[in-house]
Amino acid sequence: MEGIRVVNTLSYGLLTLLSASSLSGYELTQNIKPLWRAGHSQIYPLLVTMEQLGYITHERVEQADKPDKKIYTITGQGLDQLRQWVEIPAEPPAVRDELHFKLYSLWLSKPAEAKALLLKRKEFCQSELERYHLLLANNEALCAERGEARELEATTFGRYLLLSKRIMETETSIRFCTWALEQLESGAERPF
Amino acid sequence: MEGIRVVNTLSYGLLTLLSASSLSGYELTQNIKPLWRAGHSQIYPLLVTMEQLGYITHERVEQADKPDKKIYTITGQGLDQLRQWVEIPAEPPAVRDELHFKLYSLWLSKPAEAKALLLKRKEFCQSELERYHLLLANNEALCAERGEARELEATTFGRYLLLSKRIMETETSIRFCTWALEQLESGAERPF
DNA sequence: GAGGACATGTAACGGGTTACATGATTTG
DNA sequence: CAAATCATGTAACCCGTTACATGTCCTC
Repeated sequence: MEGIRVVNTLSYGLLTLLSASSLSGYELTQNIKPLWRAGHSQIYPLLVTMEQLGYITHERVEQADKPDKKIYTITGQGLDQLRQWVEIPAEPPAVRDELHFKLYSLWLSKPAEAKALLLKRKEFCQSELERYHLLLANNEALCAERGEARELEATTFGRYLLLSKRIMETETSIRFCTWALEQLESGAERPF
Repeated sequence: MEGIRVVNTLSYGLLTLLSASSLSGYELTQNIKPLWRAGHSQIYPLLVTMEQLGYITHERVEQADKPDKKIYTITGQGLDQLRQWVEIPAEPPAVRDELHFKLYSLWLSKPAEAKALLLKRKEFCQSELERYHLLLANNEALCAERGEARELEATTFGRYLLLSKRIMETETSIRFCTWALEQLESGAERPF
């Protein structure tokens, strides 16, 4: 029962981001988006708990142009926990996409509505793809900027792997939507 | 506030499966797996609620070779609800994959462990892919068996779309793992 | 001065996982 | 007779979403 897991998966996610650079709760909420869906109402209370456990510390930073913020920094203890966790095999992702049900019972809807459903998803994926490409470009700029520091290079590599994953996945979603839209009009080949 | 949503997403998922054929709670638990992650402890109580709402009915079926079961059937009211729901645009899927964090902080782990992490995921995806191909073959057999009935053809098409989606996605995951493993050994090209 | 981005929090509710609990039937 | 599959249910706890709540600072 007394597990390796200290708090929960999200807490390790926060440690992961903090292991690359110190960030505020607000910045964590923004930066975690491509990795994991989580709202600020989950993150702020979790940061308090993690600080009580000694995995992070915070420092209030006053800003002239914006409201004050709390910058969280990972501790040695937090880094140790994270190091142990990263080597444990990852759980398979939970399949949970509403579109699956809607595809399955697509025969119940009018052809125009079926088409709209797939187009909407395709457009969403296309905007996501753009965002990921921007993040990737940012990451490369950072990499070029201080290409000497060995550790920074390493975290840049992690971001590169992750963004590559998301880009490949999103491109596949777009390919699927395009193919499925074709299927709705003809009766044709399969994509594999 | 008085929404279109009657119970929750899972309940529409169950209606979706029941709109293709009547099934027991146990069978629903098995069949929903490629579409949505849900355990039997979510499904059994939900079926009771949905029956109270008049969307499904059940009939006890005695079996000689196996324990008795309750076969659930969708009602006209349930079909109406489902028809309304399928045309509402699908929510984007929630990104929630532990591997994202582990990739991001891969630099913290030993190279051998990093490799193991990706290999494990790759193997999982390969076994998933096999399962989907089997389901697809099953679906085609069903299709060939009674190729006359128009409605059955329609539900077969839905399953075909869905399985194609899962197959494309799983193949992409495998491609990613293969590519990432290569990256760990060299410093090379990106896959897009 | 209205709206938007930045910034941090709390509370209620519903969804989802794990564990507890039981029992029939078949196969090795 | 032990293990696996089929079959159905309940309960406790944790996780996640939505809504409530407040406030700064900048730009139009």
